[in-house]
Parts: sequence; structure tokens; C-alpha cells
Amino acid sequence: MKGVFIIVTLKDVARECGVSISTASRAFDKSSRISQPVRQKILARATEMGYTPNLIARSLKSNRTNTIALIIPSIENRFYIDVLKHMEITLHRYGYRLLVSFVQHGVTTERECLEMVASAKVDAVIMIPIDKDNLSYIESISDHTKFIQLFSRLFDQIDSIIMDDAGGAELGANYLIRHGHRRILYAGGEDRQTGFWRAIDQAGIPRDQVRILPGHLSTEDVCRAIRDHAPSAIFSVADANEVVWQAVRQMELSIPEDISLIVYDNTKWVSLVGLTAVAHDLEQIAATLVAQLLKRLNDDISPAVHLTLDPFIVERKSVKSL
Amino acid sequence: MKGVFIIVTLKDVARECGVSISTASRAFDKSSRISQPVRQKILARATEMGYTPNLIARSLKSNRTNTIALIIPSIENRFYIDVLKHMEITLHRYGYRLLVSFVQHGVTTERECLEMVASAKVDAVIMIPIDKDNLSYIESISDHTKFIQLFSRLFDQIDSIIMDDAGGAELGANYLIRHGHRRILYAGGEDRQTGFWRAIDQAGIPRDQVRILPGHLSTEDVCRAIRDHAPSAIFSVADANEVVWQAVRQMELSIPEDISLIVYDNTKWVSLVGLTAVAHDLEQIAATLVAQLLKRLNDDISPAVHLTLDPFIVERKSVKSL
DNA sequence: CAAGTTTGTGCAATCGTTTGCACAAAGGGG
DNA sequence: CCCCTTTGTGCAAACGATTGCACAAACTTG
Repeated sequence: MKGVFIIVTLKDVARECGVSISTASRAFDKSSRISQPVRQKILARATEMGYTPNLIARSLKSNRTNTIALIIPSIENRFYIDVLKHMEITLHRYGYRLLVSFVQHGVTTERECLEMVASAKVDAVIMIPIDKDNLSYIESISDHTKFIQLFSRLFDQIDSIIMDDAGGAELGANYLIRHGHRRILYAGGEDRQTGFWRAIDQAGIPRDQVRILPGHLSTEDVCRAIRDHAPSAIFSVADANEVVWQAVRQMELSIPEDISLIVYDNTKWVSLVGLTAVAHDLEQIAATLVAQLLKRLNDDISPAVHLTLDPFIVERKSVKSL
Repeated sequence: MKGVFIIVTLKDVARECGVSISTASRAFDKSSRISQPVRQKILARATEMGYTPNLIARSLKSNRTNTIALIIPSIENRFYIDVLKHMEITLHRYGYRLLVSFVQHGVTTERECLEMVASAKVDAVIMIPIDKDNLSYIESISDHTKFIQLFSRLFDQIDSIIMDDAGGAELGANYLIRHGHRRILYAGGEDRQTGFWRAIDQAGIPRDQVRILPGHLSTEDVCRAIRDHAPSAIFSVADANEVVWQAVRQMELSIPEDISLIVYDNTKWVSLVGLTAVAHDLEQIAATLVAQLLKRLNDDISPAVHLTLDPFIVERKSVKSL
């Protein structure tokens, strides 16, 4: 391919300019005392020679890599990927690089990923924890790496940014209720059910009007529930979205004529097929996160911060008024 | 948050064990001469103290970071993201970390991203080049960083892995033709038109039976074309997929009864809405890429390799037989 | 048991930068 | 013109690990 890989070091530049390495180094540091003509000459010669500072060496001294790691579940959920993307874009703006590591159920553990990125001496780790068993290793790693938990508050001593999932579920349920729905099918994990029930109870809807399905289910489960319960609307949450959607299509029900559907998580395909959704502002999440991160990088002592972000509704045409 | 961040170095371990730093270092290197009892003691003490080797320091000496960078367009195209994910998973298996950088049109340039990751001294860069103007900087960076171009063969001297896009377009077109379609609307960039035309010509279909739309278009463009040309089938490519899909929905045409649709790129939503697609095996792409990369990391001299991967059809129910 | 080999250990240089300290030269004020 | 500050430069020691070389101690082997 290419026989020679030439790397120009500060030493080379210094030699060429007839100055010491220290002087050459100072030419690149705005706040250093160095005479203008010499600085000019060094900078000019450096670009001419194709010099790029070796950040590895710099990191060794400064103990900073300007790199942040993100550990993310590899689950087929577009939401996490969107988070990843916004994170990189925001971090980039502040001069930080992003190292990613996917946790694959049954293949790589969170712990392994964490150790992998920690050994790269990243300045901080952002993690979306899923596997909540056996967490002691997190504490031990957070002894020497800054840490932020995204979407989860496992440790009070570690910063976290969480979304108000119960509030979001309440919001979604209220949206359906406001449109006249009472006979509702809810599909999704337990975390958000709290908010859902709050809305139902507050509206005075008898509990037997609603039917709950767990988060992990098959298309058949959903079809059966639709037939048995005959809901006028479905509220589907995150992982259940795709299954619910497929079930509705399979039964050849049209939305919103035959059945109304609102989902939690405003992913790309959700917007493409035109479903009303409970959404989060990813740019806001990324911005909040990065802001907290940068603050934390220069401050070890102030107490851990736990931020909560509010979801909102993106209205499309998948819910009919009764 | 946490007042003290303790970092245990090899020096600390050595002191604790009453040996020199060199000996401590050798305990971690399988192939080094060191007595068993001493090694055991050092390893035990090291884990006990929570020692993690500082890869930064190691990199400085070895000139290797075990990190690969991926520069990827931030275009709303799930395909690239899938590539990213498979890449990380495959690289992880070989002990490499992945640094990502998104090129955002109008915000960050490919050049800037390239310089950002190159300064981190990654072992190699994988890039999906989009912006094909002003490429000289790529050559200059490839002077000191190994390089692979993904999905593009801009430089003969640099390894590349490309997909046979023309072949894929031909495959897709032939699929439609085999199902009896002759009046076809093609929406997509120029690269793949070659293959499309090859299939059309070979089938002896008069050229005025087909209508071509460019890759960048609006829903209205598509609606108008459907009305004017009245195709029995649409072949949509990559970026055009979503717009075409929305246009079809907007016109309330049902697939495949009113119109047949085949798309290029088998992304998640495509599978969810059940479209027949021309697909690539992402795991194969990732595996091929990583294999070539690892080979290249220890071999600067053998000539650049250019691999082509073949697409295939994932059949669903969006194309009707006429 | 002498000579040669193997084994285990430590010293010190190295990777490329940064930075505190020392010191010379130049400038400024009385 | 002397003393004091300022300015510009270089030396050398970090940062944390790896590794060639030297050398002693422990083994072979004839």
C-alpha cells in the first residue's frame, strides 16, 4: 500500500528551526512567553513539515484524553442510536471525541465494555445501564473514572440524567382520554405503568376498561388481546412498538379508523408511518448531558446531580376523537 | 461527587511487592522471563490494588492505540448506523475500540473529522466518503495513518470495500421485470442507474416505459411522477426510500394492490412496513472490513486491495405479479 | 569442579510533550 | 551606571509503561 509512514515530531520541527524542543512546544501554547518572530517561524515550519501534535504524549502528561466513552445497549432500538448521534455531535463541538461500545446481551457484558473503555483512560464514561444485577464493579471503576448514568439512577453518588417516564406515560394516557378513549390496551414494561394508572384513575375510568400487556411479547399476544378486549385505542411503549404495529397490520386494522394508536418514543419509523408519539428532545438531552459532563470534569467535589427531563407529545394522525 | 480519584500505577505495584518496575511489567507479559512465584505475587497484588495498565503510556511506546476510527455521514440513513454498530461489535471481538465521528453537512467537514481522529493516533481510519471535492487532504493524512475507504474507491492506493451498487440495481430491476412490470418509476442517485438501465435494456423494454427521478426530491415530486407516468411499480434507492414511501401513503395507494414497490437498502423500517428490498449483509461487510484491516495493520507493503460485495434480494410482499 | 548455559532481576533509555526552574539578555527607572 | 524587572530561551524532570543490555545466581554438563 504505502511503504513509509513518516511521523514528524516536535523534535524534528525544533531541529529544523534551530531551537529547543521546549521553545517549539511553547509556540503552540498561546499563553507561553515566546517572541513573536520565533513563534511565527516555528508555526510556519511546522505546518510546512506536516507536524501534528501527538495527543497520546500530551495525554500522558496532562492525564486528559479529550475523549468520552458511551456504553450503549445494542438492542434494536433506534432511540439509543439517536442518542449516540446527538452525543457525538454535541461533544465534537466542545472538542471531545466519542468512543462507543455496545453491550450485546449474551456476548459482551456491561462490565467488560466498561473496563475496555476505562483502560483507554477516557475522561468520562456515559452509560445507559440495562443489566441491573451485580453492580459493584461500577463503583470500583467510578473510583478512577468520571461517570454519568444516562436514563437511570442506580447510584446516588453518581450523576444521572433521567427522563420522566412515568410522567410521559401519564401524558400519553391523558391524550387518549382527552380524545374520548376509555377502553385501552397498554403494552409495555412496568416502569411506565405507574404514570399510566395515575391518568386512568384520575379520569375515573374503571380499571377493567384497560388491559395491560407486558413489554416482551409476540405479535400473536397482541392480536389475541385486541380480539379479546376490543380496545378503541392502544398505548404502546418503546420495545413493544414494533410488535404492536405489526399486529395491527396483520389484523388489517386501519389507523385511526378501526383503532387508535399512540406510542412512546418518537423514532424515525414512527414518524414515517405517522404515529402520534410521546417524545423526548434528543438535542436537549445531549446538550444537558454534555453541559453536566463539562462541569463535572473540573469539579470532583460538588455533590452528584440528578436531572429529570420532561417528555412531550408529537401529534400526528393515529388517534381518532370519539 | 467523589473527592479522590486514585490511580494505581505499575510503580505502586512494584513498590508494594518489593520489585523493580521492569519486573512488575514483565509479570503481565506472558512471554517474559520471570519466576512463577514472583509473577503470581505481582498479579495478585495488582488486582488487589485495583491496578489497570495505562494504555496511553503503552501506546506512547508501542505506537499503537488499539483504536480504530470510523467517519460516517450523519445523514438520516439507518444503513450507516447499522454499519457502525456491526463494526464496533466485530472490532470489539478483536480487542479494538471504536472512535466515531459524524460528518454533518454544513457543520463539520470530512476533513475536520479526519484530523480530529487522526490526532488521537488511531491505528486506522475507516471512512465513508460522501463529499468528493477537494480530496488532497486525504492523501496527506494517509501518509501517516492507515486508511480504508468504505463504499467508495477514490484512491487506487488505498484499500477499499465497495458494494456492487450497479449489480444491486440490476438485481432489483430484474426482480420487477420478472414479476411482469414494465412501466417503472426509478427514484435514486446516478450511481446505481447504470445497473438499472442494463436490466431494462436487456429485457427489451422501451426506454419510454420507465421514468427516472433524481435522488434528492420532495414528496410532491414523487406524487406528480406517479400521476403523470402511472407506473405499475416503483424502484426506490436509499435516500429516496422514505420520500417515496410517504408519497405513496399520501396518495392513499395500497401496496402492492395499487402499486408495487421495491427499495434499495434493507433498513429496519423497511422490514417493519414489509417492503421487498435489495439488501447487503452487514455482518459480512463488517467481517470483511475488519479482516482486511487487521491484515493491513501489519503490512504496509502489499498493494492496496479493493473488495466488492454482492447484494441480494430480501423478498416480502410489496411487489405484485402482473 | 571448572566452564558454559540458563534464568531471573534491575538499570536506564525510550516514546513525544509539557512545564518549573535557572539564567542570560534586554529594557527601565532612579 | 547600577539595580530591578521583564522577556525569551534552554535544561531536565516528569507522565507510565516497555525492552535491550548487563550481570549475578542457579543450574547443566563433561
